[in-house]
Amino acid sequence: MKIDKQFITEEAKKLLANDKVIQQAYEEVKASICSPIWPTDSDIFTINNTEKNCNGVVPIKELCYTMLEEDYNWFREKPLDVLKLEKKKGGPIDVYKEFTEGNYVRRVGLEFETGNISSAHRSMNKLLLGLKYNELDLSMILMPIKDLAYYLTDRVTNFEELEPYFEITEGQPFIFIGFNAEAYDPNVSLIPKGKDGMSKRSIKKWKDKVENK
Amino acid sequence: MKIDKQFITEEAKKLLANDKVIQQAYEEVKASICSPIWPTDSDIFTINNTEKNCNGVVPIKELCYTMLEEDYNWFREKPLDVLKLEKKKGGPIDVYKEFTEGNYVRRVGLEFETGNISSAHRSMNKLLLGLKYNELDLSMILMPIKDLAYYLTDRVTNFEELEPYFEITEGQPFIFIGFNAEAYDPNVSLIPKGKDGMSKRSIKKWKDKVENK
DNA sequence: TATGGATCCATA
DNA sequence: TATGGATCCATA
Repeated sequence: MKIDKQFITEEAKKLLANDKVIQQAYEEVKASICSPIWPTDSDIFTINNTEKNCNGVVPIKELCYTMLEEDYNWFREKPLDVLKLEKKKGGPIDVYKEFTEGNYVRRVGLEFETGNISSAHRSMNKLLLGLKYNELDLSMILMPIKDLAYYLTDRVTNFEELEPYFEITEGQPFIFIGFNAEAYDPNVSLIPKGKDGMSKRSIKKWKDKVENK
Repeated sequence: MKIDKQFITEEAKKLLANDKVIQQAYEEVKASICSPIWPTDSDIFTINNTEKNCNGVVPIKELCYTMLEEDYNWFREKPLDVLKLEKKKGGPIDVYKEFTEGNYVRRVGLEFETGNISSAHRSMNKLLLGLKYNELDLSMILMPIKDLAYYLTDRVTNFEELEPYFEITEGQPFIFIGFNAEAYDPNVSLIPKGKDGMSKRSIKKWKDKVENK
């Protein structure tokens, strides 16, 4: 996979310019989002472009999550205190990592969005809550660009469709990344939809990390 | 239908206290959201509570829209300039009315939310854009409360699930209204799902109003 | 093609 | 039961 579009808020730009720990987080995410390949024995990600909406989405994220968890020690499903403890309502953040250098801690929240475009609004709003309540220092959303989304499940999140709403995050450190396949080819296998695409790999959850302390 | 829960931001409270035109808008919306009945020959809204998620949602909104359009002259599908003209991307607001008293104009945007809960986040974000760009003076979202949503299509918007995110609208005039059925009864007819529930009534669109000028 | 929506799934 | 998601529909 490759990165094709990006939007970085002013606050995130300042962080990237001045904070080595945040730079590292950004590099880890960029390396991870570029890691998915298709088909599984290829070096690049090639999407079947036989017809509109012909591919499922679930397996796309797999290698990105694996690299974040296995190579870089990010955790999945991190609850926010504001939702879990204070409001007692609402689910966790998709991916999360605390970067520490001595006493210095930077906390980064990430959502890999391949759900319905409306779901990306919830992700954005949740990450905004995390920033507002000072539980996150940087938020990121990963999503396909429109060209790629055309061949995925109908109405999945795509960079261009969320773009008009990026400014809702104004004043906060936020990075939006749009990724694309390296190639389009009607002869590669289709990415399965529905149950067929569900992976069995167990994920590295924040909950388990905390409970094992 | 009846109103069961409400959240009104401080800015909206000030408007309601001081602005007769905004008061009128609020009264019109309250009357309209209370107008849906079920079954169609009843005086009240009774929901079939045979089992979880047994009813569809489409017909629920019908009478509310009708009253807003026919009795109170609201319009459907009002585009925002910021989306349509400036960003050239993104759809219209569900319901809209301009209240004028001489030179005084107040513009109210409304979303009747029975889509997936994630869709309510998009509605909220869109209304926020309208307020931020000074194209709206008040925004409102209507949605079922959790008790009612339990018997509607799985994962429809419900007041309680959006509630943790209400504060995203902080500093803006916003009203959230949660409605409930007057009665629950396993013997009333089920609200149909899917195509069966689609009404053929043509709606009063903002576009048509503007083009007929 | 673009966009809001409606519906049901998977998992904890 | 609660929650994020995946999928397909309807309409312009």
